[in-house]
Amino acid sequence: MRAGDAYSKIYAVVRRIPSGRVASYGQVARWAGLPGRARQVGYALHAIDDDDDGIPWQRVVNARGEVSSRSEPGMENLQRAMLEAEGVNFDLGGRLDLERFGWWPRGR
DNA sequence: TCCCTGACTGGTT
DNA sequence: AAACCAGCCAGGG
Repeated sequence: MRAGDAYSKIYAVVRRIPSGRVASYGQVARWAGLPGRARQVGYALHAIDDDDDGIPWQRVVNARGEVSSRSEPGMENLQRAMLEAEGVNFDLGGRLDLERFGWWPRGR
C-alpha cells in the first residue's frame, strides 16, 4: 500500500469524529485499517497544512486523554482551547475524561 | 542508502 | 501512578 493512501484513510477517519468528541491516535489507526501504527497517525496529522482545513485534527488526543506535546510549544494550548470551545472539559491535570468525551462508533 | 527523529501505544517494572 | 522499554515506520539530511 502506498503511503499516500494511508494518509487519505487517516484523514477520512478523523473527519468522522463528531464535534465535542475525541479519539486516540491508536483508535484512529485501527479504524483506518492500520493497527499498531499510531505514530504514523501523528505524523500524518503533523503533515496537514493550512489548505487542509476541514480536518478536525484537534479531536485526536493520546490514549491517556491528554493533548500530546509537539515540536512547536503553544500549539497544545490552541488545541485545548478549540476542544473547550466544543464543550470538552479538562481537569486540573490537563486531562479530559475519555469515558465521557471519547468517540466509540462500535459501542466500545 | 544509512541514520535519526518523532502529534504514540501497551505491557512491565 | 509513573517511569521504562521495545515495536512501529514515513520523511529529511
